[in-house]
Order: sequence, then C-alpha cells, then structure tokens
Amino acid sequence: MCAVLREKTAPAPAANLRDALLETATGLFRQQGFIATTVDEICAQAGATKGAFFHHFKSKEALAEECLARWKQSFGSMIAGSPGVAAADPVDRVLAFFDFFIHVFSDPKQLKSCLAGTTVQEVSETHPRLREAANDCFVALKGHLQSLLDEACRSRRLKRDTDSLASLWIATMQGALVLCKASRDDSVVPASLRHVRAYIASQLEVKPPAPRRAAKR
Amino acid sequence: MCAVLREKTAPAPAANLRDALLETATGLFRQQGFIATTVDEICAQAGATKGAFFHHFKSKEALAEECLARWKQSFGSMIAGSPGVAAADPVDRVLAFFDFFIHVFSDPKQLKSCLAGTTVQEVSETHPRLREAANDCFVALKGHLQSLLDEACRSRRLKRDTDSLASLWIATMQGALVLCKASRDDSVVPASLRHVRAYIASQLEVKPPAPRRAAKR
DNA sequence: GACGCCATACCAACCAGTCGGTATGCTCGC
DNA sequence: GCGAGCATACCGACTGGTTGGTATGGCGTC
Repeated sequence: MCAVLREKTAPAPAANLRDALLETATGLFRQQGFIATTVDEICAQAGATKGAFFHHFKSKEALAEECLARWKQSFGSMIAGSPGVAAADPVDRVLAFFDFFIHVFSDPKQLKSCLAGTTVQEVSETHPRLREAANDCFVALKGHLQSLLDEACRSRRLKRDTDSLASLWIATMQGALVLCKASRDDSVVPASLRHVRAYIASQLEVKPPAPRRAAKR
Repeated sequence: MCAVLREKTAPAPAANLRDALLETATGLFRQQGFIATTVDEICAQAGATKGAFFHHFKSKEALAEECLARWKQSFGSMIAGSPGVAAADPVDRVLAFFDFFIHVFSDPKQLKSCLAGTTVQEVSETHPRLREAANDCFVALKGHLQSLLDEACRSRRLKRDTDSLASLWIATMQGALVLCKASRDDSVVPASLRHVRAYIASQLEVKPPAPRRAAKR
C-alpha cells in the first residue's frame, strides 16, 4: 500500500540509489529525528558513499525537504487506496477515514512516528524551509479531512467548524505519537484516535451503536 | 504563578548562576530543542562561562534532566494554584482544570511549547534518561487529571475509561503544540483543547449550555 | 570523449567536555 | 585575631572527535 509507512521490515528495496537514500533517510529521521541522523549514517544504511549522497542532494536539508514532499504525497495515495473511500454516504466516508488510520496505528509492525511531526519540532526555528515542508504535510492532510467533513455536514444539513475538527484529529494523532515515543506504549495512539472518532461522530449526529463498540468494521 | 511557563518576557531573574542556567536552558530547549541548543549558547544567554556550566552540571544531558524534573514539578504547583481547583463538585474541578489550560494557551505571550514534548521527540532513541524524565512529566500530569476524572465519575456513578481520557487530553495538547510550531498559528491549541473539553464533558454527562455552540474561533 | 554516476580523501567548522588556574570565603587551631 | 588549610564558585583557552560538505579522480556507456 504505502511503502514509506512500513519501514520496520522493509530494508531498502529501492530501484536506484537515490530512492534508497530517500527511503532510509525517511526511516532514520522518523526514528531519531533530523539533527541526530548523520549523513554518514544514512549513507551506510543505504549502501552509498558520501560522494554519491552529495551527487544526488545538494545538502542534508535538501534531502529532508524531498523526504517531506514524498511523505506528503504518500498520504494522498495512501488515503486514496484506503477502504471505504468511495462509500456512498459522506458520513461513512469520514468514519472510514478514521477507521483506516486507527487500523494502521494498531499494527504492531507500524513505526509509530510521523516524519513531519518529528521534523518540525526540532527545526521550526532553524530551518524555515523544512518547517514549511512539514506544515504542507499537515495542511494537505487537514484539507483532505476537512473536505470529507464538509460533505458530511452538507449531507446532514449541519453547521460545524470543520476546520478546527480536522485540526483536532491531526493534533491528537501527532500528540499520541509523542506520548507513544515517551512511554513506549503503542496503545495510546489508537485509543486516543478512537475517542476523537467518537467525538466527531457525535458532532455529525451519528447514533452511537447500542453495544458499546467504538470502531465498526 | 509558574515561572517556567512564561519565558517570553521574563529574562532571567534567577538568584544564583545555577538557576539562571536551568531557566535559560529550559527556554532554549523549548524553542530550539535539546540538540540544536549548544552549551555555549546557554552560557552566553545566562551570562555564564563554560567553566561555570560544567562546574554545576556534569554534562549537557544532566542539565536537561534537571530541567525536566523542574518542569514536572512546575506542573504540580501550577495546577495546585489554579482557580477552581477546590470547587465543591468534582465535575467542576475537571472542567476548571481544562479551562485553566485553555486559558494559559490563549495568552499570546505564552510560549507555545512543552519542554517534555519537544525533548522526547528527538532523544527518545538516543538518551534513555531524558526519555524517562520526559515520560515522568506526562505520567504526573496524566495521573493528576485521571484522579480528577475518577472522582467525577464516582460522583456521577459513571464508568469511564479515565486512563485513556486523560491520555487523550495530553495527546491533543502535545499535538496541538506541534501543529502550532508548524503553522505558527497560535489558535490551534485552545481550539483543539476546547473540543476535548466538550467531549469529556459529554462523557461526564454534563449538559451542554443551551446558547453556546461547541467551540469557535 | 563527454557525461552521468559514484568512490576516496580531505577540510573547516563546530561542539561537548577538560584542565590548569584564580578568587573568595569558611573553619578551626592557636 | 590571624593565618593555615580547604572548599566552593568560577574562568577561559584548549582538545579531540564529529559532521556537513568539497575536490578530484575513476569508470562505464552512449
């Protein structure tokens, strides 16, 4: 489905060296952050030399910028390929969107980390371009969710602040990843997301199912 | 109230050099992160020399560890001194707790950053002691909120997963701070927190006020 | 033979931490 | 009261290792 998101098992099945550098860098950045990851480390893990690295990327920052651009794009294809994306009812599409993320983060093999979130924390003051690139990821994701919410509201003739609701989802997801890194407890992410799902479902006036079951499927 | 939380205006009214180092380091770590902040930078801003620094702290990591310990402690006194902490109704105490944080993060002068959150992202893999110290902050805060929620549930004879609800609050707060750093839009934090407040209020079966809609701005 | 692709050797800047040394003040025996 | 002895606080030049980035040269291919 989405190659970028599962790094734990996949080593580097990249066609060319350039892609290998991008993929291993993404994985390392997600685990250790941008600053703590050295160029030498990326090269070693990708099976490249420093010469090759700086042949393909003019700087470490440029590499990270491209990683973030790919990360953002991977959302699009990931969401586009997710189940329930084409459900007839707009509200179902919203819920399917949530369920998909909850499902992804319930996978123990899934690396619990977002490239944009980890990067922006450490470079927002020092690397404006990276801050911007990370923000683009959030904006894209938020835009996607917000348009889903807008359609759902329209279909139910509801007026809701879909902007802040979309932000809420992303914020909780990012924050849960932070807590997960701190506590090493993977369950925080799906548990928090399920709450937000329930909240937004109630905002869309979805009747909660009689047997107390948060996620459907 | 809490000296650590308002760094934007307060320069360094520390009595001794050691405290000055701790306070300026906390501020710099919050803005730039642990790795990006150099010892020289801390010294310069605190008006100390390198010799003084390493006289008081055996390493940069040890300094950060103490910063985090103070950060955690500052929560306790901050919450203890917050309004509504002694309300008669346990549910009111929960809501006052939320309102307090929302109020703090609505202050434009407030630095929108959590030391524990920013630190843990970049050092969780490389500095186990700092990861632990940051996690302690979260555990303490979560414990505090959870006991408030437990009391509220008991008073209303409700059974709720207060553990994950407390995590939800912290996760959303942390994530909103990340989004805030990325977008430079301060309003994300209070807006997201207001949603979580509304959700938990509904979980505690608090009747939503008639004239007011969910949350705006 | 020129160009894309990559390897090796190297560099300058930076940074955490060290180390020899000074200044000040406290304590205690006399 | 006074000086020896010692502890604490601090100074700042220096170092050894690291890191992002460069210079140059080899090599296969069109």
